[in-house]
Amino acid sequence: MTSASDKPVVTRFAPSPTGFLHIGGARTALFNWLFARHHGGKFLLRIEDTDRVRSTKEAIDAILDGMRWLALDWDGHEYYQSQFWARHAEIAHKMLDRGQAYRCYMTQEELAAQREAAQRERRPFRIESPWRDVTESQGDKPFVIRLKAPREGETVIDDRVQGRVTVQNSEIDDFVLLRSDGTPTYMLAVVVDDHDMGVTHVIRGDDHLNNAFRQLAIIRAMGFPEPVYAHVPLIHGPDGAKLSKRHGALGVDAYRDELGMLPEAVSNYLLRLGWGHGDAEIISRDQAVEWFDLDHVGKSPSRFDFKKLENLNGHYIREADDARLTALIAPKIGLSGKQQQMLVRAMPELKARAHDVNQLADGARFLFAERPIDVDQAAAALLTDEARALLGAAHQELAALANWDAASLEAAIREVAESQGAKLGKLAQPLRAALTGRTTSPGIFDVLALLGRDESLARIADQMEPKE
RNA sequence: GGCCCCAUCGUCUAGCGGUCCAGGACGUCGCCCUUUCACGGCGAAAACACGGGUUCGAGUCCCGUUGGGGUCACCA
Repeated sequence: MTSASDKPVVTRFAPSPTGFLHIGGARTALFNWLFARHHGGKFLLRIEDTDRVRSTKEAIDAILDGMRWLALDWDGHEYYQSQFWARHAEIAHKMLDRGQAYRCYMTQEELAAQREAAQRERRPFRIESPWRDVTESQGDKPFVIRLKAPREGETVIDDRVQGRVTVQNSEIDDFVLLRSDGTPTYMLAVVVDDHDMGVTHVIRGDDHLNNAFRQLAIIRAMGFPEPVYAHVPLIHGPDGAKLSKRHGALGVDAYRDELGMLPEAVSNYLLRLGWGHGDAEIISRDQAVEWFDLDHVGKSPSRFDFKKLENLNGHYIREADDARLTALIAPKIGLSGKQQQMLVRAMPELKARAHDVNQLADGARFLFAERPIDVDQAAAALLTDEARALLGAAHQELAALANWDAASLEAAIREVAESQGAKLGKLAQPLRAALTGRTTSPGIFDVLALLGRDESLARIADQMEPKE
């Protein structure tokens, strides 16, 4: 057998740098990474910058940045496909010499004419080059090198995810290996690079399944060892259509910067999208490495569910270290070092209420608001004359309080409420409005403790007189 | 349209012929906890697309129908 499955595992992620690292690519990278780590193999990164026009430095940086954020470390340096053009051309010419490829001198016009004819006669278009069996060079005329694809028989791929897939060889056309400018096409470059890099397992999007048959034709022509293929179903939007910009097909940087997601949440979500392990939902990276396999990757596309991601993110925020979360939101609301210390102390109360980092920042704002603080409409409605009277009583009691800690504060506030013949809520809600400017916040005693005596008393006093 | 693939609650999934009147999670709806909002706890509604086979027995195997997706470049 030429099967590569008994050799040390080598996987790769091969994005084309024409944009950010999108969420589907991130999952492909994750699966490759997980598979390699699970088997103690190598995970390589190759930038497919064959398309010089569309490839940009910014896109490359965005991809590397995204992978680092998701903690998908690759082994060795990253490879750049454009560096291997000479090698690609060498292989193309080798195939030419062996009669497995040919120089095709067809013009764009001739090609278009064939395509139109096929359309007119309502039959599938497949290139029919008159040069397929011509071996002599035609001098200076521009040409491309095409694969002389087999026309008889069939090709079978034992895909680790999709199962046994068979295609008639007559379906495979004489696609271009080397362009007229001497650069390789994707189809050639992938095969040569994967071979040269020793890739044993090709794990990628299902949209490449059809390509696998074309690539296999090159591999067999060259006598390269055949990699194990695993074509993972694509991620669809909530409406079932291919994930697009208006869905969640944002770059992972947007999940971090705009949506306020934690990398472990994104990673966990992506892992569970298309793969499962019994009832497990919350899966650590270590656990994932131990459990991950290709056998449990589903065969059908899955829809992106933002609600579930958000829920997972809330879970990981609650688990996250307070100092780390503080560092994450401090720049968003511009905090001094001292304020950050306060934020760290408030974090346990704050993080239980947030599903993303933006909500976390938003929930923290009241702590650092300048007096007199803004009171939103719903909170202002709470500050009735009756409520102000209660606030006055509370202010008096609190001003005389010896110890400013949550327990003492609770006892004091309860006492005030009782002496005024009011339920706790009657006092707590106006107090919340005065202290935070909102109707929802962390526990009121914690808020008092966090804000401190002076600030708390001042904020209460600010609301004791009616506003005009 | 040709070729290829797919099909369990709204969504992600468990299930690899009998232990499934189908389990978990998100979401939804109730209840509890409670000063608010969350968190947490408890509970409910909710699925094997349809039709044929195979088998003592099918969500699990086969075929078809329907539906969905992918792909058909000198792009990757």
